[in-house]
Amino acid sequence: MTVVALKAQTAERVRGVAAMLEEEIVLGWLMPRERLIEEELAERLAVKRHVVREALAELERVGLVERVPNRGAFVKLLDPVEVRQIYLVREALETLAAEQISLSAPDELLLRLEEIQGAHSAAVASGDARAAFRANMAFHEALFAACGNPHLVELIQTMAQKVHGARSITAASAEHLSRARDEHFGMIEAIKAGDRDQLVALCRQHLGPSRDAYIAAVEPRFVRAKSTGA
Amino acid sequence: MTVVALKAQTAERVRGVAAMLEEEIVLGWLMPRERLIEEELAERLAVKRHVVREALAELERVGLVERVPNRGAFVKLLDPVEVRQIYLVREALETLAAEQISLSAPDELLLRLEEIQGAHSAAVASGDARAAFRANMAFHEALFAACGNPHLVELIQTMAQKVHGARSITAASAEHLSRARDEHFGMIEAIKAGDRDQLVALCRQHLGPSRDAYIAAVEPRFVRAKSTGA
DNA sequence: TTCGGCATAATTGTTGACAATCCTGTTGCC
DNA sequence: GGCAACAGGATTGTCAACAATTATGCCGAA
Repeated sequence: MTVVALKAQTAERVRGVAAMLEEEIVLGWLMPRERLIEEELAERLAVKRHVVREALAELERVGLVERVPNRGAFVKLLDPVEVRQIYLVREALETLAAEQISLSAPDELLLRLEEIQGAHSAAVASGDARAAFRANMAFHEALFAACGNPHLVELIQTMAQKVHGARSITAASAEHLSRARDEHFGMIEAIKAGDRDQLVALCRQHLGPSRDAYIAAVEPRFVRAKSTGA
Repeated sequence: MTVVALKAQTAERVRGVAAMLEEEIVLGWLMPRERLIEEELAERLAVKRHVVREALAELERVGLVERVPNRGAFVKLLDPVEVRQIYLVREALETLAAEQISLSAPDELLLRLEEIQGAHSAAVASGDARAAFRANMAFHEALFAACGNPHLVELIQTMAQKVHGARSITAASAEHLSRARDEHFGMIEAIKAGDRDQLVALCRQHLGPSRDAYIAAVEPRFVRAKSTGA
């Protein structure tokens, strides 16, 4: 318990910067098409340009930003077609995981989920979008980690990250947040009751709303853009 | 069609170096636990250290290499438990993809698959492990790309990469290579016949042998290592 | 006005030198 | 002989200057 966690090395700082930028994208602070200038970010986040550079590369791999050589990085605007494809895969992966969550000895899991959900509910009640986002991530990570296959969990997180750019629409919406809260409680109940079908069904339904909200918000623009020809 | 493809930028060179190292690992040139020294690789591959550095970071993300801060990178020795978990996920993903491959208008696909498989068969016949490996990758990429969901394809490739370190055992084995060749032809036939169940079954079976070979080869060592306590 | 070319500024890409860290073999002390 | 402290070398991590590229604004000519 020493307080000497100082001197983080580059790799960790890169993750930190990437996470920070990711949050700002999810919360709508950084909008699609917005330019991300290395030096500017470096100064704002109090790190060297080198670190920002790697963080941007990471976000590019994940699919949250786009980078063109010698021209820099932008927040990526997700194509609804892509979003649909990603959600299809997410559904398959999360269903697979939900089917493998052990329902026999879930005491520790339940405790942890309820604790996280407490934080989530509080964040929703107080309208703290950032805290809600973090608690939401933690909830899903804890839930799916219970499937026992870390590689599957990793894939689930990767795919979730990919559509984070599509979540600024729902991330601050009171309606969506409270719906998510209710569904989380439903999942906890399903685990308590040992009702696997219910759990799987809830996980699947849980994905729909934010996907649909994004597509409804963005599809018209895309159709227009394509018919306009640019 | 200008021949001016020169001046690749860092990002591409990184991919190149990573691919090179990956091949050397798969083919058993680089063995597990072997140290990967940045400067040494930089000289051998005629790139700057910086490029090697990023390539190693990438291979670490993928799971082929392990890196500890200030100590460098090693070829990762895969734990059989992990290998089993990864193959479980691979089975799910590849089944999912195989179920979505369109069997209605497969002419172009069949042509491409047969062309690639020609190369694969030739490589197997001549015992060229590297060419066989490349053709094998190309075959699976072309096959699964036909599922129409690029994000699913990406995931499949990611998971395949993860166990590349476990393939040095089968990558040069004539027995395994010819078995793979026969199974590839089987898949082509299944697509021709429009027999989806057969195609899915073949994809699933196709995964087993190399997994089992690795586990059989390595598990004893791991059991011993663990019971020995180190 | 509008267009093409040119100078300038803004930004990214690359490099090599330097600093920090860790392993190894050795010395000196108990 | 065994062990701790200590140099020396090998390797990785950090940085800031420099080079290369692209965008922008300006000017003059048709």
